[in-house]
Amino acid sequence: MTVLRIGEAAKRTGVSAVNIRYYEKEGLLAPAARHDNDYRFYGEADLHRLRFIRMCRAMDMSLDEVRTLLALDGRKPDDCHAAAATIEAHLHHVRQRLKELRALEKELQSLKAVCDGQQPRCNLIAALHAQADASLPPEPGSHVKRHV
Amino acid sequence: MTVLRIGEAAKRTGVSAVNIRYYEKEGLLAPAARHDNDYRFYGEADLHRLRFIRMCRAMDMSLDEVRTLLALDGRKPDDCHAAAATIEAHLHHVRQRLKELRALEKELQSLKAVCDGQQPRCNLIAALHAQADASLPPEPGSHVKRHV
DNA sequence: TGGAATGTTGAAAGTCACTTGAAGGTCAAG
DNA sequence: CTTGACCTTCAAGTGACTTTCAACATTCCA
Repeated sequence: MTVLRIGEAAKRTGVSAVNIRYYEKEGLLAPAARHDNDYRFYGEADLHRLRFIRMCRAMDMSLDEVRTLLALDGRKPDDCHAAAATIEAHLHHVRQRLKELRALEKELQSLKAVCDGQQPRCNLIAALHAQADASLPPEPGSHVKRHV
Repeated sequence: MTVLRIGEAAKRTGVSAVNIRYYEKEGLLAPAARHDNDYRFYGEADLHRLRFIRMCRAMDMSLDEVRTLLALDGRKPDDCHAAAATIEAHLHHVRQRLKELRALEKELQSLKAVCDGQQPRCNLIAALHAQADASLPPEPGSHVKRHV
């Protein structure tokens, strides 16, 4: 059975050593076992948990969402429901963000099109300011809550 | 000429009053003019600048990028170049993020497909853990620097 | 064996772009 | 004269880290 110090665990999971300690402090990981010299050490189960967290984070979940998922047990129907709900909610969030970013890409593209950076008078800067003036007062229900 | 207190300026630009003060503190706005009662007041030029900032932020630019853009003068060729470079860099960033999110959406979709939340044994939770185990050690050059 | 390089420890501060809260001052309407 | 909406400053909180610090532990090479 593999037993690794924090640095090696970091390499194998892609979670930095400081970050691993941070997760421990935040309660996403149980306090690690220690050697005589006080160094933490990690086994396969810990690596699995770390990879799980990293995967969820790569999916842009908040640590709270990850905490929820980590606490679930596949054998309980309620937990199954909870997992499905979490994924569903998260998918919705990702799609929302995709929509915004696609609009953004278009805007930046058309902005880029007006100026190649070689002109004596810059259409881009002018266009930027014109766009600012054209922008509407905020629609009442439009503060986008992005945790990303 | 319009002269507005901070609350009204907030309404007209979509930047909250506290946020306006924050931008002033951060140097994105010059210190506002004041009435006798110490209340800040704002004219059209200020509103324009606020809308400009808001627009850039809606495009997901960092305050530093905004600062850069605000300092540019459309009549100077160097500034034109700088503006084009900023937009270009930002577009690149947005596209990178789009790519990640699209991959993410697929992953969540297939995850969702394995479980409707009604099963006695949850495939989803199992799938989540299986995926974590399957995930590769980090490719050397792969820490995504997302400021968003 | 000595000494440099590398790895680990904890705690604290910094990051970004805000948001929230506390504690008070100003002003118009009822 | 009080109520309530608005304004003021300053400090602290948010999330998910990263950076910096100072002090040990271990490993490698001559």
